[in-house]
Amino acid sequence: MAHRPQNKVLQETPSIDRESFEPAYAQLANILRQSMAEGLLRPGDQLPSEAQIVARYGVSPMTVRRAINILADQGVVNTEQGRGTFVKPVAMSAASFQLGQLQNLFGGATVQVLEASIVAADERVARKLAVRQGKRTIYIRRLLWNHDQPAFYHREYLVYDPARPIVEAELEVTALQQLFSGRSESLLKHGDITMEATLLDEEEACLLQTSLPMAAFCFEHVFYDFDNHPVSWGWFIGRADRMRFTTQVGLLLE
Amino acid sequence: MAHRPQNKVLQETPSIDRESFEPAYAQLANILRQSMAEGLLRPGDQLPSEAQIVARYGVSPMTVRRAINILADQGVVNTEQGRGTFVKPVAMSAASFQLGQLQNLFGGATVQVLEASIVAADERVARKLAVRQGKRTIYIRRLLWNHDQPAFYHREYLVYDPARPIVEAELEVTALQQLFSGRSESLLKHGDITMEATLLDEEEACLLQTSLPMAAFCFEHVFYDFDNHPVSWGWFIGRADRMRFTTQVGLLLE
DNA sequence: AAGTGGTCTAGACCACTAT
DNA sequence: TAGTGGTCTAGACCACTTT
Repeated sequence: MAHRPQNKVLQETPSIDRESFEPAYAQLANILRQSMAEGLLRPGDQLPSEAQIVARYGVSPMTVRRAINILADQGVVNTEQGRGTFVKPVAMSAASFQLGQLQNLFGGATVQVLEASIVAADERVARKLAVRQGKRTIYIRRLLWNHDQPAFYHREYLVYDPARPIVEAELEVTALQQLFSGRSESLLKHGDITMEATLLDEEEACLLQTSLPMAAFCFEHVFYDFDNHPVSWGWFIGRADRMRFTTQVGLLLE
Repeated sequence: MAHRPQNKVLQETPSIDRESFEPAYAQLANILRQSMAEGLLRPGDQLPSEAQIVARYGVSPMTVRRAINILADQGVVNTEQGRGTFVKPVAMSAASFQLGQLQNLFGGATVQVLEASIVAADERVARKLAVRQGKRTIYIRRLLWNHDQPAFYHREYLVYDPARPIVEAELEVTALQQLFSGRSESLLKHGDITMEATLLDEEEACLLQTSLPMAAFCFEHVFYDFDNHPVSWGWFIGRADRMRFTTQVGLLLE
């Protein structure tokens, strides 16, 4: 019988340090991840069975399952009931980009309110905010500054309803950062966010102090209250040359 | 003593159906999520303690922890040891965009090889692929077609090394799709991926059959083998008007 | 039938926070 | 000191796949 990958892993890996501050399940997940990083386990290979791992490392089944669940959540292995657990190949499609990477642009920004007015909802606004056409809405235009440079141009329509405290809160200049970082005790239940690449128009380029043509990222958002009514529709536009998203696929280090 | 949010949750929620196909931990996570969706638990509120949940729903502590871990992983609650578990406010920065959303563009695409040649590495290529300047590399230009429309223009430099099977595999026209969807038994260990918004240049616009100026998404990638040597550097460019990323923050439905 | 992953129990002990 | 979350055990039973 040939040496199968599982056996190498069981034989050539360190044991779990019960004195460590690091939980056993995390150590075990790292041992398995390390085995993949070293090539002991290659894409497609089957991991040792849970029973084997229990015996080899002297931990309980629940601890093994937790370690494997972590790897499965991270997308590096694939569990199939009745068959086994297998190493996933690297796939570019697994890449995910976090908006929070732009924290340096949103986070410490100062907010300049360019306009705050009450306007009647046109067809488009009425549809997005689920109100009747002609209903009064609050329209706000803001410029977010960071390091003395304009980072984002933000336009937003808010449902106008004196009974909704969210509207008052939104007018505060700090509200935007709270919305981004989630520090507010907000009355929002959830939101839909869309990312697009666009060209700046003349007004946007002027405010963002650049020349045309210029590529830009546009983040459109709709936020809903606890009755599932939209309360805010708006979009952030920022110069593409000051933004990039990076991520990794496959084995994460550590 | 006032009715605190926890009590409402404990009193006004359904019990766990032990006959259901849905595991107890998933049911419990949904019950808690539903409590937030209904406003029984608002951002900042403390969840019932694990001991209370154990008593109320008649499940073991491990099952409760698993349910809460799921909510914590999804970013809707926040656990603090010694203090409790709390509902997180909605934060736009929590948005994450999955490259896999473009599966319709990458997935069923047919690949047209425009060029495949051997070129000497210039300074930039040598740096990205960690080889000496002047070393021979393989340069490939491809056009990905989808529904009879050009979807992506892809350029890629590969380390030229007859001992590396990856190079041969990459030349196959199907390799790109495999890379994206991860079906191949690849020899790649991990990759770095960067997303930017750019303007198309003339050549790109021509190949993608559009006019200037046009915004575009650019996905740059570097893939590494199991020795942590880069083997591939390239980038996909696609028209922005045919791509958008959407996601949600806060409470996910179901 | 044997082996695999998936769920769950009923506790235990620990670390941390508040009072 | 009491209450909280965090970890872990040593099994049990189940559903599924392979032989």
